[in-house]
Amino acid sequence: MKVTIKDIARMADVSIATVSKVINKKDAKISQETRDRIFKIIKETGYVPNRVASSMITKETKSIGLVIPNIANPFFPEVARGAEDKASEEGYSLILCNTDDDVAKEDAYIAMLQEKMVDGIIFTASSRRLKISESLKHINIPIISLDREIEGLKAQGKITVDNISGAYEAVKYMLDKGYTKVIHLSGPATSMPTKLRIEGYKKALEEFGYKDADVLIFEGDYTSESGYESMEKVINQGIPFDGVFCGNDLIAIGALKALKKNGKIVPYEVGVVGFDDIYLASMIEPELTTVSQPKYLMGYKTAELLIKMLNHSKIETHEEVLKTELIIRDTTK
Amino acid sequence: MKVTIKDIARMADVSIATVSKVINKKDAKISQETRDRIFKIIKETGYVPNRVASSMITKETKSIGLVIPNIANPFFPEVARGAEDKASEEGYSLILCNTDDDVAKEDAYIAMLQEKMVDGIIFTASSRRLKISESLKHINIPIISLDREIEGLKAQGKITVDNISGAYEAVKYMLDKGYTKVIHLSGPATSMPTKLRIEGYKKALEEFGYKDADVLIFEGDYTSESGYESMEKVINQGIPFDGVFCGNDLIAIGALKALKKNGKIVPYEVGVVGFDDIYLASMIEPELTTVSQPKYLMGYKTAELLIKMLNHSKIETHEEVLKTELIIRDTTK
DNA sequence: GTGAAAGCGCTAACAG
DNA sequence: CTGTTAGCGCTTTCAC
Repeated sequence: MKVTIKDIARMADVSIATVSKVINKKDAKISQETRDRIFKIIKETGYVPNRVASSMITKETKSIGLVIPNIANPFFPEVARGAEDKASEEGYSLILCNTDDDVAKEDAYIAMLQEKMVDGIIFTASSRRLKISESLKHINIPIISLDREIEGLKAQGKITVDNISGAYEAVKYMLDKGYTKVIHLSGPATSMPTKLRIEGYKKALEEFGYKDADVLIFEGDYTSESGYESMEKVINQGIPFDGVFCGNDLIAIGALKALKKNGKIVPYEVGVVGFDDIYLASMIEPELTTVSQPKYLMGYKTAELLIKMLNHSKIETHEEVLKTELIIRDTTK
Repeated sequence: MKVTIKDIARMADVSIATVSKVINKKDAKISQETRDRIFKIIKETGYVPNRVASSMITKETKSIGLVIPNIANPFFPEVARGAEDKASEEGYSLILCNTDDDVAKEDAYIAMLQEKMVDGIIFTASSRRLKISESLKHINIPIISLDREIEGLKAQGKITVDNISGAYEAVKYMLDKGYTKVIHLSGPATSMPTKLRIEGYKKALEEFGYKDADVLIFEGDYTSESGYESMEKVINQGIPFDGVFCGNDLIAIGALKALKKNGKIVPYEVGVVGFDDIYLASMIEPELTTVSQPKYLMGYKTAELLIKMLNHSKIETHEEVLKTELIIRDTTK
């Protein structure tokens, strides 16, 4: 039989109220003697306070839902780690939810998290989510959106990265370096980061006097297979290009494979730039020039913002746009 | 104000017991009419059952703790994904805990998980954990150890990989291929997988008639930096070798860098084999020959075993040893 | 300094 | 078919 606060109270010959106060450090007015006695018994019995019971009263579970597409996608582990670090610093724990970018799964997880009475949710919306769902609309716990914003969701906060300027800087750099025909291998056009990166790409081209006809975007998803296929297609169709700006590093890696297979020499004949700077980027050969996202920081900041809101119960909308950094390696001249 | 089961009962003009039955599908004997009425009101009000309250009675939280060293370590995301998939299939959720291989953090997380009344724990012990701690000894919820076993912990279950045969097969393959001086760049000698891989390495050497003096092990940790440094050291000391069996892929990647820097041609002058088959292994150049661990499956099986135990409340010890597979790529002849 | 009592939202007999 | 009742283990006034 599990030992409860009652048992401790009985054994220490005090009331359960006293034990409760001691456990929760609300023991300013409890004598040192009593305190010691209680702690001694707690240690002896191996008593573990039942936080489920206290949650009923305090109305907080000290749990946060982390809803992401897929922890096995190399972008997310660091994000998750950042979030978990901040959460645990503040006494919260994280519930991991993988949605596979599936709107139905997202809704199911959100419902589950609500039932489990999490104090808040960190949410990276599906790139397929076009509109906000009913379940999301009526949710009454704080949600911070991470990386991808959702049109229509009045998330109480938002941490994103400056995708436009990240893409812009990358393409500008390529153009500066003398690449003249820079194409873009993008992710799914429905997702917000994709849209923004496309915008940055266009902006740079425009600035260099290119016309709409020079804007060449090949949509895919954010996988290396997709990058490989897009690149093959471009080559096979004989489309002229000497620069490839990729929606993420995985696409870039796929593109690099296709380029190599087709005998195109990187970075001399073709320059390639990725996005994300997953740890892989510096381990492949040639090392990938890429736009680095502060992944750990994104997770950390998001958790920080959420917890801040939880503590101050402010309903103000907060947002922060983190900076990217162009990391120049060996796939560009 | 949040709507509770009481409100639903009042509005539907039934007792809360009836509502509870309907919510929990224990409504065999509730009239369809009543059921419909209740569901209608639930939908209208946006009522969300409070699982914290029901957990108090049912004594289960449908939560599982996942305690791993670091989700940002490329070995774990897939493991976590496997575990989360099985857990969510069965209606459980996973609480993510990163211990950084730090015994104190492990203990703190275990304590937290107990307080949160998780139904069970999936535990990958620190490679630094030499002995079982007090907190672990008295724990009374099911623990399954994943990947690394802990001496002294009577975990109720265990899912591991056959590290000995994995290492043995790899080294045997190298020897078969004509490499004659195979050294081993290992992880920390305190961790169980390290010990077992060393054992497999030795076994293969012995079988080929090598003496103790030919067993050359350089201990490091499981990072690419460690692999790089060990490899540099070996080269600088003029130790003769033509094969490098690495404790994991990260070590192998570091070793590959050092080899390249020193002008050693892989796989002709030196063969390299890794362990784990993280997705990176097939993306680097040359692609890494490595011992593949069924990472996703490990996570999935562990969750499966844990949940099975939870359902049958058997205290039998279960264990399963998963097979590795040697993936031959381009770093060996 | 300490305790009594009320109650968090829900489930599980058991009774009708 | 449905309701009554008795808690689950804990926190929090408020009284002493």
